[in-house]
Amino acid sequence: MATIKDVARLAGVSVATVSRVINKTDFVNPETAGQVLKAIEQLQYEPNAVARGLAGKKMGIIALILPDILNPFFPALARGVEDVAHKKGLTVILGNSDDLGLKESSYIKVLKKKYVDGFIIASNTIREEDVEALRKERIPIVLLDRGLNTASCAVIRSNNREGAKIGVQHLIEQGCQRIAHIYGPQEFITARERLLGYEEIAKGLSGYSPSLMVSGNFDIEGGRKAVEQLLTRHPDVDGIFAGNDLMGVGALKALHERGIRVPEEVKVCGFDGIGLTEITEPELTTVAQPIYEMGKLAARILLDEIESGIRENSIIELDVTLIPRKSTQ
Amino acid sequence: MATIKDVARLAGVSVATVSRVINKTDFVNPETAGQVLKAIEQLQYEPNAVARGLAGKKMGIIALILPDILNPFFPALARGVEDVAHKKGLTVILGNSDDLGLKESSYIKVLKKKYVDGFIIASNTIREEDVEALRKERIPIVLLDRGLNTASCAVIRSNNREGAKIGVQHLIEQGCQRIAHIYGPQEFITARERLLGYEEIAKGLSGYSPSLMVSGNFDIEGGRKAVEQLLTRHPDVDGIFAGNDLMGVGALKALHERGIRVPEEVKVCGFDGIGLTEITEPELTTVAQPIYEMGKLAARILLDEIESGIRENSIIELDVTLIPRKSTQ
DNA sequence: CTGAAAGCGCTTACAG
DNA sequence: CTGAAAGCGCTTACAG
Repeated sequence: MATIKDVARLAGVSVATVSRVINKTDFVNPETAGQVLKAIEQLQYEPNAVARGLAGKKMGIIALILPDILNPFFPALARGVEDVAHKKGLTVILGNSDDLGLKESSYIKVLKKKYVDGFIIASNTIREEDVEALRKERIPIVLLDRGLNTASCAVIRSNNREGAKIGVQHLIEQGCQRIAHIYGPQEFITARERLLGYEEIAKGLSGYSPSLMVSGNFDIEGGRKAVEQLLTRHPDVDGIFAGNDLMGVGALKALHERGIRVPEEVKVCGFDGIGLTEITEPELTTVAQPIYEMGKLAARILLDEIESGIRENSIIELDVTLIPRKSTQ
Repeated sequence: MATIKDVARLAGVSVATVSRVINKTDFVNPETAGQVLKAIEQLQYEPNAVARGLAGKKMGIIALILPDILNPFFPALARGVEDVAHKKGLTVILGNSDDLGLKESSYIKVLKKKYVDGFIIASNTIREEDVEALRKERIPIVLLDRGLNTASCAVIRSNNREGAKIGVQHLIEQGCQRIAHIYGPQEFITARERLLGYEEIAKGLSGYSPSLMVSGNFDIEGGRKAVEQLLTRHPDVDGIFAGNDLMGVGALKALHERGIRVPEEVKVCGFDGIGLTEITEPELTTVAQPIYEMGKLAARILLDEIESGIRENSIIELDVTLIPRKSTQ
């Protein structure tokens, strides 16, 4: 492969000049520039990204750390990030943290050494200290779903509480009176917010009882178990608002197994809007987050910060959308 | 951040010596080594991966290029790759090619400039020329699903033809006589092989007809449309072998819409073994590939080649497993 | 067993 | 408008 030296030699200029025309970082006499361009063309020269990275401390890489790409919520997010990164000529490194603070920290450490341009972290367990450290080193970072009190970096999330209210409200409109909620792990801010939204609306219902709230661990199996538990406590439940789609799917399964018809006897609404909701029988009504868009937005904000060097501290809360389907009507 | 110079100074040795103890690349007097280690500890020194990359032409990065992480087949593959890479201290860059040869080539070009250690390419459209070029530059590469005649690099794939035979055989054992096949795009070797496997078995059936084979484009919508087409041609079909799970799901949907009961009237079997198959109603019987394992294996072989420098040309064909579920029994 | 020095391929003040 | 040179932070022959 040709190097910048080869180009310089062929064009009869210094490497500095070649660098200037490549990066458009300084004015170069148009004629000289022409020579250089011709030499580049002729040698099929492509700048070496690693040498560039070493000199400039940026490798043109975005680090995307998320809990688990196997969780069907994340592929769309990753795709969103990758699409905008790719358009800008950047590349993305993917790390699965399994929501383990330790693993996250270890990724951050490794990736800083690789001079990634910035981090996008979709995590419920990211440590404040890690974020602070990144900030201090002026490495751009945007967080997904996190960053409550600490507005020390850009945060993107959906309006989870509002979404929960919309979901519960929808169940009420469909005629439900005894509406249960399957909630996710309460150490996750998203799960907490959705539970709060549920409570806010459900509390006003005549059939309300705190024991209508059951924990479900954000996965299919958890949703299934939650429903079993729920049915022994409240056989008369007629609506279930699941804290995410996976638990909604689990709920559907449990109800089906017991021969309880959805939506006739019990209506079910999920949260997230992942693809799975379209293949259950009946299809699952859900409060959809704009997942792909969130990924794109995160990448855009990060790229802005990388380019401008201007710190971004805003918290952006995206709107969710109710997608009514067979499971509630 | 401390550099190798700082360590050298503090330990009272040259940078070469520090480099030697870090990389265990040469014998170093144990006492000297001790000093160095102490200095490293004291300064919390971590070698700069980019400088290392520039000097050694390897960034400790695996490039994983796949069609689309949104396709539920690929997250497990990616996770497998990432898990073994992470264990070895490597990091993985993810690229979505959308099965576009052009996009693949562009990724390869960009990533070569970033000195990735090797490529894992899960693609149906990868160009021979790209593979050859990589081989010539001695950049390790392992392919998934591809590499028929050209055994010029390691290839990992499932035994697709055998799998198809197993699936069809299963349908026969469950009492099906008129078994249809929904096939994927025939430019994909996997789709071709599965079709061949189907034919091999189905041809022997008394109710066999070539018009029982319908094209389905490897997605849900394609599967659905294929079934509609199929039912007008062959209302008496009693078994459907779908070329992948997504089309199997589509088939289930189409049958459900028409009020045709599965498995009573028609039995359906998919291929791949993705998670979706467990949430349909009824759950979908499928011929499962060991997807996660394929990812791990691909990464292991690639890492071996990276470490040893020894070219790997073997074609590894993994066994598939029938997972019988409600949709066929 | 260890050091001095060149090299990896760029970028970027500093001069002119 | 352009060049010489230092610097980014390592690795690796080459000597000794």
